[in-house]
Amino acid sequence: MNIKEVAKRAKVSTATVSRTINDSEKVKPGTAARVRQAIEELNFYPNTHARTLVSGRSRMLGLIISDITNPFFPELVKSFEDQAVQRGQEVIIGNTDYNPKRMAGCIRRMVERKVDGVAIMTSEADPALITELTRRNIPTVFMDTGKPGPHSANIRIDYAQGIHEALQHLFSLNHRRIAFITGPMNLESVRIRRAAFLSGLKARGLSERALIEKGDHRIEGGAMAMRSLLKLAQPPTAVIASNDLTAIGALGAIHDAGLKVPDDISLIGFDDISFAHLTQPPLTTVILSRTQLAVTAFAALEALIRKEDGSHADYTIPTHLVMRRSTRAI
Amino acid sequence: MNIKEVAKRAKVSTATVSRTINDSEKVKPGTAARVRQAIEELNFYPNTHARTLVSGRSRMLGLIISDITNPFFPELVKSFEDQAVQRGQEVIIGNTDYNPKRMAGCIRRMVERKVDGVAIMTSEADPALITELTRRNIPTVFMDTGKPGPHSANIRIDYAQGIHEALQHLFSLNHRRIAFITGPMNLESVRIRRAAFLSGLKARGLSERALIEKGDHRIEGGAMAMRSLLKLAQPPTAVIASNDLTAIGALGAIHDAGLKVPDDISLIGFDDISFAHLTQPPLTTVILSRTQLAVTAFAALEALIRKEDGSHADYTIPTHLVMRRSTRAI
DNA sequence: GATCGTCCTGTAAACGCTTACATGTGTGGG
DNA sequence: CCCACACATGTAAGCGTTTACAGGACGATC
Repeated sequence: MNIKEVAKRAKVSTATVSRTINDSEKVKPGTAARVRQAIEELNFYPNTHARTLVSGRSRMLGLIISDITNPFFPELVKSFEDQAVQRGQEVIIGNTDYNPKRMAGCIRRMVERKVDGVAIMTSEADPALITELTRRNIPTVFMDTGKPGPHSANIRIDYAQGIHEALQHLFSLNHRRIAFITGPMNLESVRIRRAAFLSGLKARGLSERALIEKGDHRIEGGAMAMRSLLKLAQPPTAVIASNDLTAIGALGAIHDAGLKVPDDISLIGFDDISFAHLTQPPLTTVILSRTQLAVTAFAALEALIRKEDGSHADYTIPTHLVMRRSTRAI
Repeated sequence: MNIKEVAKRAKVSTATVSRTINDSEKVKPGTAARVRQAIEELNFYPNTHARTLVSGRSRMLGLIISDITNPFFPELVKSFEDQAVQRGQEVIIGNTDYNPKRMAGCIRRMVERKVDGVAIMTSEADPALITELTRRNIPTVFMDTGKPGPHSANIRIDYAQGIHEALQHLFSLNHRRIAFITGPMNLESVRIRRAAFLSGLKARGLSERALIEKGDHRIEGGAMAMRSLLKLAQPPTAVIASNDLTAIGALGAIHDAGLKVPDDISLIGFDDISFAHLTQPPLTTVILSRTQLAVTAFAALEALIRKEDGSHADYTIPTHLVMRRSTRAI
């Protein structure tokens, strides 16, 4: 089943069939109708690989994430795919599992499949691997880690805003002994959150009380950090976690210690993953809209692909506190 | 950058380069080494679209799911992709959003991209759409909904086993007034779970007490169903939910009513999504291994693709109760 | 009626690879 | 020394599209 058979059935040349498929305006309506009918009758779907081969455009996009199993990503993936499918693009996904070697594999796969562009939505990114893409002039969008260039754009997430709002909220609730549980410190994005926490504390004259514990952005790390915090002579009255998973771990540790959130300790997360409002109590957290991130990334990629040079290559996603029930005044 | 340039650099013909890439055994080791070096130096990646065009095999697999945002799916997707990538295959994902129209779109996309096979991992499937695949002899694997054929296999999930174990567990804990919250009744898989519940009750001589409430496999449905159950003159002492999301909704409703799990009501879920052990208390549920499902689906698909006719086309995934802390004796 | 332009349609050459078949080279047996 | 044969490599067709270019029909203009 190919374009030739359609041509034969519609009694036209393959060129006309192709033009009809591609909505070229230079086909007589009557002819186009005949072709469309033949397509219908034969149930013909054009072969995208042949199209790609000649046109050079694969209508596929790469989306690289850390781990689809991490609740941060499914929404992101979904929104990104929705955008793509709406515009007749396919997306192929790569999970790096936080592993540079796997990241290299992902990039290779994308290059082989001749994707029209790649969105790298992981917090960590190895510049050496990225060259593989830029060298081939493949449009690339980064999250936090990139430097804008002729074929790449960067999406900054304004972590500081969310952290400041969280701090302000706790402060207004009379908390003064506030702890922060970080994620892996090798991540730029984690350092930004930490720095925002410290600067917020300092702005309120609280810097000497900085309680910082290290987590790993996973549940277990949050629980461990919280246990350390609880062992302190003067435990914090409020805790901000670098992400929701960490906060969920902390929540468990607090419960296990026989304490209650928010009665004994106030707790704030970051990201607003879908389970954040299902915890007991529902978690006050900072919203980082994955939909907005996906839409922005997609738009940035499209702009890059169309080489809209006038377009800026730097975007920012805001973050905001959403109050639920894990914080309370003291 | 194409095979010709590599050929020129290695001073061989394109055929030899192709043979080297495909590990044909009939290339002299010395020549192959020269070719490989040229490939290395030029940083050449073969164009998969061209390969597909001539070989007919795209090395792409389709994976159709309901909604990546539903916590049932990410693990499934991940395991499936892992399998695929290990074997040099790409997977393209389709979200149906529980909508037959979108399912049609997914299938169309997969056909256009000439996938070598499709795994349809949704509970609902429209036979009319499926013909689109079978007509083209595209190997297809179903979950629950398919009938094995020359190009298709079916993976049955043994829901009944899990439900029976759950019931047995509650029974041994002296519960007698046990309710069941279903999902959407148009799903075969939901009807199976419900039937298993009823037959289990009957086997224990409890059939006249069957308390069945309808949910929607989402949190809100679980909460609503639970609220109805709590309004009963004689509320159940234990509840089995058709899936974990439903159980989580029920859990919230129970809490909101000022009652406690498991002290006042025992609760059992189904699926063991990753958040099931993060609820307060951790949810006793029925494990349905998504990894096992993905591995089986992939293996079934591969067998179909290779036309291993001797292979069976019917697989079963077991389900088992995992006890955590949402159940207790009365 | 010749000339020109405008539309529409057809012809055929790519795109980058695989592979059947042809060709060339070296080996051993007669 | 010649032939057969195995083995390595090259030649070229073909996969299903798109698209530059050519060609033909028709109407308008002079």
